[in-house]
Amino acid sequence: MKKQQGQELIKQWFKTKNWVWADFQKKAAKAYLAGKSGMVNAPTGSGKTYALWLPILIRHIDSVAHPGAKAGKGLQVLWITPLRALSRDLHRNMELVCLEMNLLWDVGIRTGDTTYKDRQQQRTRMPDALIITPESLHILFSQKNSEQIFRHVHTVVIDEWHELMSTKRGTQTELALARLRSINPDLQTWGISATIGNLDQARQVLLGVGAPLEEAELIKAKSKKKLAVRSIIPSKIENLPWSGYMGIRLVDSVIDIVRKSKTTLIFTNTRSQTEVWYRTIIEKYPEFAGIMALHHGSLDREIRDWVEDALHQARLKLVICTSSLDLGVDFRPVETVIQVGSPKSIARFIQRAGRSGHQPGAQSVIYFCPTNALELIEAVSLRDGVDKNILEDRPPVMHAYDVLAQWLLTLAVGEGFEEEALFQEIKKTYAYQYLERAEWEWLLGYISTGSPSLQVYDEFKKVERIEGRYKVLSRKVAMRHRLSMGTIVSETSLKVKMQQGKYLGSIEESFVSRLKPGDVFFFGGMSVAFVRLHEMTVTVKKSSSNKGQLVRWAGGRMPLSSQLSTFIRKRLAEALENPGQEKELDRLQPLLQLQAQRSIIPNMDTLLIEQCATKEGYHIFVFPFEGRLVHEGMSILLAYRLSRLMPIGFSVAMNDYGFEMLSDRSVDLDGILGEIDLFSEDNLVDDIYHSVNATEMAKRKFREIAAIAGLMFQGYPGKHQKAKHLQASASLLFTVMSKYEDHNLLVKQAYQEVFTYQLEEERMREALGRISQQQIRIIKTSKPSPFAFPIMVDRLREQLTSEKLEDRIQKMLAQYSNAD
DNA sequence: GACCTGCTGCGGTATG
Repeated sequence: MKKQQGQELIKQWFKTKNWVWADFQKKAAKAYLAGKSGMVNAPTGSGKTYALWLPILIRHIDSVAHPGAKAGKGLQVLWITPLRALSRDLHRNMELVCLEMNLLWDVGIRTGDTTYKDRQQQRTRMPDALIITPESLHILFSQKNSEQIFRHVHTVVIDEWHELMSTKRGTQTELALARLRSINPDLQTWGISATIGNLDQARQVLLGVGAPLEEAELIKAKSKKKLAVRSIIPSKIENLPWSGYMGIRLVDSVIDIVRKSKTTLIFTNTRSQTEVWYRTIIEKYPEFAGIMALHHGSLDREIRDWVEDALHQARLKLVICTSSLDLGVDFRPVETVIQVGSPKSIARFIQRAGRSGHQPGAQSVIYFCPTNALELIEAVSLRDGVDKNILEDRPPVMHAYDVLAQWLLTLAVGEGFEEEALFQEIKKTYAYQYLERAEWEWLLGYISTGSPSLQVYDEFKKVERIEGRYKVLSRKVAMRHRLSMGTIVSETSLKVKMQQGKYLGSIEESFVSRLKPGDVFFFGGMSVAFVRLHEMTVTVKKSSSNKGQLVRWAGGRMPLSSQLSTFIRKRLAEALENPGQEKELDRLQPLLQLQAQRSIIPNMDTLLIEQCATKEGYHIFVFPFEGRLVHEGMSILLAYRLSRLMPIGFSVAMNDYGFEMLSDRSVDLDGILGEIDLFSEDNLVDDIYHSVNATEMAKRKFREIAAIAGLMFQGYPGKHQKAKHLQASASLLFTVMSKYEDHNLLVKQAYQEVFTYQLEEERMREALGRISQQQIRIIKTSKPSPFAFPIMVDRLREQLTSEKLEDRIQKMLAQYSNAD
């Protein structure tokens, strides 16, 4: 074969397919074949995978032409994907390509569901290219011959890099990349990413620090597709509740839209919400039975696969889903997408819109269905964000000591490592560029003798130092480590099974513990009755009752993004005077007028605080519009600062727009704010640190960290340890370590994670900075305003409290006896 | 004036 043969072959194949080589694909191919690294930035469905697979293939075909660089030299290309399903899809595709082109190219796959036989085969002979998840890649590094395996790898591609980057799975990927670069300094690294705000940073994280960014290509697919945002607006504002997040009131309008198109995807924010929508539609519109399905993360994989298949073959008219359908499996695009409730971020909204079908050139449409009155503002703000093409950042995870500890152990289980060389290698990753020598020493100690307070226990002595190399000799330690690799720590969940044996999915212990035999709940779109709980499995049978409980899962709580909240503040400020042509704002007028009448509508230069007294007590409502996490932090801060001025405790509640502090005594806020700056940024960290909640929050975070860092063995597969047991040991370890050690990095990390992720410290600082420039308006209201009302309702649901329960009961007793 | 809030994802028991 001659050089250039590859290009020719691919061109011919393209012709037979009647495909056109898109501009960005050409560019990517050129850069790749010139030996460069970089990133391809393209939306789903644009042929982004081919942009790299084809040039890799060309290189392969051409290289076979050179004697000495022949096939069978082992693994040369690694393709990392975040999803097993995605790996499967790609693998199938690539095998097909090779078949059609009559090519000898061995593409393999290695994920958790690869068969044991395949894995055995890979031990002795690796394929030319391997599609793999970050976790499985780490498992390969825990093999004794890992350097041998990766010796000839010249290309690594990371698919969906924007998804991985901002998680600990991304950190894992960074570490593996650094290792591969040490083995082969000429490694070419390519990322494939959807559009995010921080594309440059994404590229830097991918390449590691020290790699000059100019030398890495950024290849963008031109996609200036127009996206129209249409709101589903009720005929009367009374048809939308003031509070609530289910949105079911507008079901008739939604069904009108669904009827008009062949297939529709309804995205909701929670798993329970999909269940509610499914049930409501089936009851009101029974004709949808059989052509409608549900898809969320707690449904059994088999059911989800069925739904995805049916969607692919256009056998379903409607699928109600959570973000489980956000990425991954490429089904044929659906005709219509409806988002129910706030998508919380502009980027996510656009991503979901991208699932909708479109003729070339035509504009695609996404419908927004508000779930409460104020979300009409969000509809307009989303449109602003889409029009201005503002996208949120995905910040990479920094300083995750737990992930690093796990990695050290992985390498020690594998070939072992020499510490100075590895230290230098790790410093090249973006995540650990600021790692200090002392921290490094602590980590080495942690894996070899256990952290200082654990040194008496042998089970924490895992790694030994032999002739300068850190290695794991114990087979038990090695096996336990392989069993607990990865950074995803899930709540222990129970399987749900029909009496006949079919698995439906999973629910949480806390929900099941409230059930008695015969109790009915809704799951997977069915009404089922609880039969028994045995060995982590909940058995149920079909029920004909249409009354039953709604399953609740404890999940993540995404806050409104700061980009979106900026648009909301702007829109709100001018909503009364200048609603423009926006129908949403027009419809909202009565509510806005009521707000203005009872209180005010804050403009951009104003922070609104409302105070009112009800029979519940004295309420303070603050409206920074900064997302619920920042509000959580601010409420802790304010509660702490006020409690230093007077003996007072608060019940706090928050939503994405503001927060409430409820107490049994009135607070003279006017007077206090005249004297001290409650919203000051000074001592921010200290004040939060001193509040009761910080330790509790850190303790909860610590469970995850301890699991990743290998402090707690999660048990053998199938034989789960009780959740309570794990929680107990994590909290015990936390207490011991924080009490007896000054520099425990894992404890430090727990607090860092609380500040960074739970309280969004950086964003809170920005918000406090903004507030310091704003005029604070304190309005005394006679009744809770339309802004305040939803937060009160939320509190009744949750009952968070910063007081001790006993104190609370004492106070309530005192209150009632006074009333007598 | 009145609400059924909380996403997603991986891996694993067998020797070089």
